[in-house]
Amino acid sequence: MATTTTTKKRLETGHNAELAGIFHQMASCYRYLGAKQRFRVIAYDNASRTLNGLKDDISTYAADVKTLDKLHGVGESIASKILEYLQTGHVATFEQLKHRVPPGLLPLMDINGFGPATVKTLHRKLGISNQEEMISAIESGRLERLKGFGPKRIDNMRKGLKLFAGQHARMLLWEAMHIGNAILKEVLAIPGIKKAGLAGSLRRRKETIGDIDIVATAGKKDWKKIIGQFISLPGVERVLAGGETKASILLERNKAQVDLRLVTDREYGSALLYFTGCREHNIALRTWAKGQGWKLNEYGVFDAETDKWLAGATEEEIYQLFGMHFIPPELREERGEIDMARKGLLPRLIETKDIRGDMHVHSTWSDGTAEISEIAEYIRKSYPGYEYVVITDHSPSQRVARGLTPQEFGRQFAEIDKLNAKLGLPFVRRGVEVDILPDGSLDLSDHLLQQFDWVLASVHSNLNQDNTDRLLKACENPLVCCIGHPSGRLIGKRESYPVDWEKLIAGAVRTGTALEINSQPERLDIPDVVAKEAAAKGVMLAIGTDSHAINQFDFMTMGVSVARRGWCTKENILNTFPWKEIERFRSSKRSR
DNA sequence: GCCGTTTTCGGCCCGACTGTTTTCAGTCG
Repeated sequence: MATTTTTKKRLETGHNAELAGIFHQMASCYRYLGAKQRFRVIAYDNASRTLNGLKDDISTYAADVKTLDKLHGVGESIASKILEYLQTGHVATFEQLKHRVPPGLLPLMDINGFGPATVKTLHRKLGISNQEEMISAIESGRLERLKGFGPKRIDNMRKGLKLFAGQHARMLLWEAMHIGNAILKEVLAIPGIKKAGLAGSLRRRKETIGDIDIVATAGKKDWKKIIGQFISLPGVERVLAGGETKASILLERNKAQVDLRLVTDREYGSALLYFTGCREHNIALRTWAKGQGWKLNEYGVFDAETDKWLAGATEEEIYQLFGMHFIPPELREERGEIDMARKGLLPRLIETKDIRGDMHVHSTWSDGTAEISEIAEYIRKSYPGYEYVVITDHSPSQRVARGLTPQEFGRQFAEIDKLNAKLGLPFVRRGVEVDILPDGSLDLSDHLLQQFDWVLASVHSNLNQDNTDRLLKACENPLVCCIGHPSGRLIGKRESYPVDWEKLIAGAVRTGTALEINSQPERLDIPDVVAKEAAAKGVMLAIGTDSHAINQFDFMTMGVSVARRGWCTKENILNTFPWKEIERFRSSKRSR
């Protein structure tokens, strides 16, 4: 039974996702059943969100009833349903709810343009009870006879269904940044715009982005014209909304949705704060402000009694009024940041400029597309703050990635030495990404591993097993400096293999092994929540781009974002230090 | 159904846009 296997911890596991899905559907049921249930809807939605955000499998929390109750949004009733699910595989209340709400209607309520009222009306009047029937009812024109269903509304529903069928997935942070910056530039060029900035999950640097939010200031007289220009920018596929103060467009590129919100100068800070979120952070901040006698909304901070405007032009002045430290957007996830900001205890987060070198780069020796000399030259030109780059090509078992034999590594060393001699400084470091074999041993001999400046050990095979012991065994090897992409996930494509993070973090601390923050946009591995815990426990982290081409070194900003979302200072990140310190880190492990 | 620097009861963020309505309900973020 699931509860007896609680030692198997996973990231974003089946348990969490499935249970979150059940609670989300239960929320939809209650939404359908009417306004009287609206607070129950909120409760189940909150519980669903909490489950989706968990670092470890829910069964690890369920081992003890108290830890389950500590989870935000989980009270007595929901806790008992979680236990029931873990023991029986289902939730009886949900099974009963399905008798009162046709189950086929639940997914419909997740579609743009379909709320509970609409779905209910169509079920009652036309007997529609699933998505297929909805589509055929719309196409056959049966909706047009109904009161309240005009042509525009029906058209909107049709578009919602089409969009949903396309399942436009969330964008990776990297591509969202590019689209966001490009569109921001165009917004800034619209006459009348004074200031504009990205908000939302993009500003918080979340690993995936749903839509792109932009907040801008302009004189009110210009608003109408600005909205008009915004919705007719080149590359706009469809206008989703276009009101007096905000507009929403769908771009051809990536089918990305972009929302623009116009405000006045003195509202800019409060609007930025509001539209940066996250939702839970906003609610917590507003609720706290309310308790202090203020009202916070996107127009500013107001005295709750007199409604007098007190602050709002900048985020800084709002935090100052609240007596808080400025909360960097990456921390606004309702993970204790408000409390820490009030106490003035927020960490001073690492910045990209603190980085002194790239810890994970592939060359043409294995599966990279650039020569080592090319890499060195490019980095020295483009990243003047860098003092080193570690070439980490693959070991022999990675045949598809043209892993190097011991002899080839010998020749690579000679090339690196020659290049460094030419440069007049040891800029290029001998590294390796050595495979951790299924039994936890390494793909290269200790004799060879000793000759590297940096040994990164990664799992590339047998991805479906629990890999905790395998990773721990690699940590135990004194020659391994760092574990590469520890979770093995590919965002949106492949979940993490099971890892007991607590055990791995403890193992990394015990053995003096670093964990990688891999900056590849679809990896971002370790994930931010794990980075936070690892850093808090004293694990050193090493950020690498895992570059396979000359244009990938900028991925470093992605890795830094993960570190920032993990509350890391530069002291937590190995490659903010000069190489001498990295050598010290390596030899201190070897001499243990 | 959850929660507490005001609370174990009585709240639960708060405002904009749309379509179809003659004043607002539904939906969204």
